[in-house]
Amino acid sequence: MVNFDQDQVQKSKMRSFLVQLDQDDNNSNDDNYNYHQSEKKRRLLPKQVEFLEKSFEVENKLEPERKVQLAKETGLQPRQVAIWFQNRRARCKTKQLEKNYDVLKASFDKLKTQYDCLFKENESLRNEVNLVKKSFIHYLNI
DNA sequence: GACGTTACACATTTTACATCA
DNA sequence: CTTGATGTAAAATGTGTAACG
Repeated sequence: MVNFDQDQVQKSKMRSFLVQLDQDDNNSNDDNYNYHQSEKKRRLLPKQVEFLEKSFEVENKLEPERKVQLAKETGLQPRQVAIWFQNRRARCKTKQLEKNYDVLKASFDKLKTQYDCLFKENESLRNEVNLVKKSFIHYLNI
């Protein structure tokens, strides 16, 4: 777990970094996106996300070396890179889970309709048998 | 074996942003 | 057009734990 003082240091570094970032390019991009971000939290720049995303495609885990490298390339704190990867893995996992659920449900539904079909068939066959039985009994009684 | 350390998974909180009445 | 309510995705935090020296 992270040492408290270090964390504080990181936070203030982070803030000044964002302020600087804001000053650097608070014109050049998607008006909506990052023009709120000084002195507060974040929302990574599209460029940064793109970078991380590509790297994630290659390998969804982070060796320390690559973390530092990515941090340099994106201008983020290494810690932010690590967190981004953690969250990204989590997103990936839930997405995969949803996919698995969908295929499972699809095969369940298929099986269920087969079952229903067989159930009905069985029912009508039983009815048929009963009819035959009845008429046979009737025949015997006469 | 008990201890610190590190990295992670997972749950949860906090925030930015979109949508809409 | 604006404004507040509400929802959602993403960044960050917190907690527990496994691996390692």
